[in-house]
Amino acid sequence: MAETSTGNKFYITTPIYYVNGRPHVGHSYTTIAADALARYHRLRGEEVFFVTGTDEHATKVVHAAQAQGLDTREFVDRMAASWQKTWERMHIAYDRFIRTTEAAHVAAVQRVVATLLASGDIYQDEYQGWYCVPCETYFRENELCEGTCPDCHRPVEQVAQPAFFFRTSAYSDRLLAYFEEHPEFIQPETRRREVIAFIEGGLRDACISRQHPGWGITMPEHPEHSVYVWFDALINYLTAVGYPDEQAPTWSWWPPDIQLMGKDILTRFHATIWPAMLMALGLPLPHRLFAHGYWVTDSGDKMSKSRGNVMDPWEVAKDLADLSGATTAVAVDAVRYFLLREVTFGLDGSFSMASLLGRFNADLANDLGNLLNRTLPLLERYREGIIPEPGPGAGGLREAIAQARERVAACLDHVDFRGALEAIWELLAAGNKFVDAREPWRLRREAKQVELDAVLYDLADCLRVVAILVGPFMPVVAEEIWERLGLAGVPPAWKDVEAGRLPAGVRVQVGRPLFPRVDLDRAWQRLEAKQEKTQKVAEDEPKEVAAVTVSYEEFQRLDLRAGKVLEVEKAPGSDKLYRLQIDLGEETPRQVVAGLAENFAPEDIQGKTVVVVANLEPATIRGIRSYGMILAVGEDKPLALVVADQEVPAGSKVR
RNA sequence: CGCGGGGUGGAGCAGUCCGGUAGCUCGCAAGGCUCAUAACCUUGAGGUCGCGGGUUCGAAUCCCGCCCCCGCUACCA
Repeated sequence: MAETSTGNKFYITTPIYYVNGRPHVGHSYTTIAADALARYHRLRGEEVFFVTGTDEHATKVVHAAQAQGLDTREFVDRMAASWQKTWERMHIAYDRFIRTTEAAHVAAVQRVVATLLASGDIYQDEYQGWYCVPCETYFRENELCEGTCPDCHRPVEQVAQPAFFFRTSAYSDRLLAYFEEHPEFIQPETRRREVIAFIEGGLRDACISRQHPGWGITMPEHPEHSVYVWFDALINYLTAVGYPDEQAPTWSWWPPDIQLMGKDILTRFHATIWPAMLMALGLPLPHRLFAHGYWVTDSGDKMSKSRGNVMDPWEVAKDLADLSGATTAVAVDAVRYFLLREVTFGLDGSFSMASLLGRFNADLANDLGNLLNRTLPLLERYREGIIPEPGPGAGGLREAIAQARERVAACLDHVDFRGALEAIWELLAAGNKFVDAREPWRLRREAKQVELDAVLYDLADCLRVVAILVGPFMPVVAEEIWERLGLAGVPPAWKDVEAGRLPAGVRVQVGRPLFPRVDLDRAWQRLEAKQEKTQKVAEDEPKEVAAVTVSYEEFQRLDLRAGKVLEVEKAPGSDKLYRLQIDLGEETPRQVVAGLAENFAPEDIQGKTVVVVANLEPATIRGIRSYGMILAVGEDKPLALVVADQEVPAGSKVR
């Protein structure tokens, strides 16, 4: 039987992920870390509630659905299912998958808003500033990027409209006092200091409504407004345990014992607005917020979609399985191991196939796999695969096992996955040393049967402990080792992390190596060949086409026209912007603002016949009205202008 | 004076808060063993801890100044 519950409960969350995106290393990292912690606490016999889910509101979701020709509802259903599929593949055992479009969540959000409206923590005012329609985000003047949305670089609108605000500013002092009293609340320590500095710099009240509802939760009593997605999203942690029904059996989980997230969403959201919201609601705060770091590529670049260098852990695992010959499930566990072992949780780390393969060979194949694969055949050959009685002299690894147990527990209590894994690997090293020191083959030759029994028993016993300890990180691997030791059907439990608890008489199975060593030279050849192939495919068909297609009708909605550039002048107060006057065959030239100044001299543009998006929504950029957009070529900087290669009348249609 | 992170043997990192012989993994070299996936075990080579100054009996660790790299803009955790 599993260890009796200590009566402790453990509520752990990840952020809910935005449905539009596809999962990559970052999301997986948070979720795998949460899963490992959840599994560890279950192993300790605690009642665990592990929640993850999807964030499904915002107008951008509607657009994404349209782009795929789907009903929004159908689109989010599909995307949520795809996230669930990913977690299944990555061996994530969550207890609750929450979606923000669930009726329960909508009700919870409306209850929060109504409560805070009544208490005055949410108030109506007028919002003045810049607004990016597609992003549904407000910006201050100094946040704009060349007068455009800093996120999507599309034009922003100046707006002054009624909106609802959450009185974050009123909570600055209480938040700071709380952080003071609860130094463990925000981790790691550097992040905590960052948050404190951020709050001491002054909090603004957060605008938590949007006027064009689209796809979102309606503000109670103000149906013309919807709740801003971030405010909506944070509440999921409450919804998941039954809020607002405080009689619900699940409500006893509240508050979370730990909430994991990437460092980018700690400061502004999870460590300020979120605790302030809870204070306003009069609810206990989570015990700990833990922000982890970013994964960068081995060349030091941050992984991002726009750079096209993101790693999908599932794809990585499949590659690893392919290169090594391990099963895909084992390869998934290896990726989990890598992510939690390679880098101290909380710091940034670099992800590369080279370091993954390095760890796979050095740690998994050579240390863990090898110990398993030298122990089992010894048992098979010398003892017909039956675990012998320990007998006198057994217990040679008792110390090492006890040490590993204490260190794993201590490290995981501090969310130090790396330290915990290092401790387990020290036990493995002790096991490998033990074989060399005790030389079972020599004992066999010299017919020292009792001593041989003791050594073989200790080795198998050590592996049994390793299987338990490694389970939170590599659940499939742990189960496989468990079964090979003949323990199928026996539930692993923390109390069995102790020397001498392996039952004698069970039958082991040798089996194929779990982690077949990767031949690095061959691996590189194959990876390079694969890369060339994908590059070729990418050249054959522009990559964006595969992702999102637009219908012909949608294309036709763009009014593209040829226009002759009459004037070019630097926009005052800007390094990057030109103000252009363009003849589109209309009564007066069009004024267009374009970010070309860093890469083109005025004379490069003057007199050219360029392509203009003539029906682009007008925008004011750095105080200058812009009535169109010029097409240019270039990933992030304009490298070349799109021009007509023949003389054409100004205003000619481009099609 | 924008903010933050970092500069430690060939590579990647720990140690820096609470000064006291510089540590880990990988790689490299030699040896051992033969149960094992050329894996495992032992030993070794390799560092004036970015630069300069200061405090101290003693500094990678504290103080001052300087240099260099990287984020903070990329709808991404």
